[in-house]
Amino acid sequence: MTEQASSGPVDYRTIDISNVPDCRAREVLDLVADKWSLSVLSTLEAGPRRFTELKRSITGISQRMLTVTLRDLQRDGILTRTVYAVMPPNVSYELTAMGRTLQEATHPLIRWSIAHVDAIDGARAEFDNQAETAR
Amino acid sequence: MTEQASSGPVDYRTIDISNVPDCRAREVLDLVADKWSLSVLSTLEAGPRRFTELKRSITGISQRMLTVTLRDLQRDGILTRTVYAVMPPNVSYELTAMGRTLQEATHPLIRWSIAHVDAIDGARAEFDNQAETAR
DNA sequence: CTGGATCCCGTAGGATACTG
DNA sequence: CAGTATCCTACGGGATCCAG
Repeated sequence: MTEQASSGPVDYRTIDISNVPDCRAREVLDLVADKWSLSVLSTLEAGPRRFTELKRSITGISQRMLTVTLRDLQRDGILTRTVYAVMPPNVSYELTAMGRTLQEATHPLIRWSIAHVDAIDGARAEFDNQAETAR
Repeated sequence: MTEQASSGPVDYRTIDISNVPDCRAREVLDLVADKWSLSVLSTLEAGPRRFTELKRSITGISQRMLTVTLRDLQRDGILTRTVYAVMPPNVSYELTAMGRTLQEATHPLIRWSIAHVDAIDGARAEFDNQAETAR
């Protein structure tokens, strides 16, 4: 890591977000806004995993998307990629310190999601129902 | 609102997320994973806003995408849409109770984003740099 | 086992013009 | 003012085959 990669621990609880409607926030939220990043983060929460383990853990992900997602997260400093020069190849992925803080920051949203799945299903059904009767 | 839209307050801090790698979590995360929802939520945090106010507040959003985003959030029960039958038309958007809880659940992620923008920029620069020198 | 290279498709989303 | 209606493009992402 070079100089600016991390200028010491940041107490981000003190940062004022009242005047940050979108710009930077969205930009970085895209980190986890794609289809698979959250699943990868969630799977790596328990510790390092190798490629095939991730592939098996994350239902429905294609090899290509796992590769792409892992490379993006590595590029952003969220996880590390360690290659063991053995046969057959063994590559291990592990969250960085920053990756773990990101993982923790996603917890409230994930909890919210799980807690409100039914309410959202209901709201959607009601909305679609009213839209139909109005027709 | 009918019965199941909200089955009472849920203490989602008590929900176990250890074994929820992706499925439902991602599904609901898509609520805010699109390009503009977070900006709308953030803008409505301060109180009700009308269409044009939102349009002006959110830099770069098109009329179409504002309309689409608002309708989706309304459908999911995140905000309400109130039409005042006057000339010229006046339509007001406001977060629901559930919308406010969602808004709060996004705070940690937004704070994280703002706090780590520089670190991520650095990590990307370093990654791209090494990829180039390796070439 | 861990990917890279291609091909292909659906859809998010921008630009523009029109309407009650 | 608050949208709808089209058109069009870029890109996310799946399937498949190949390679070290």
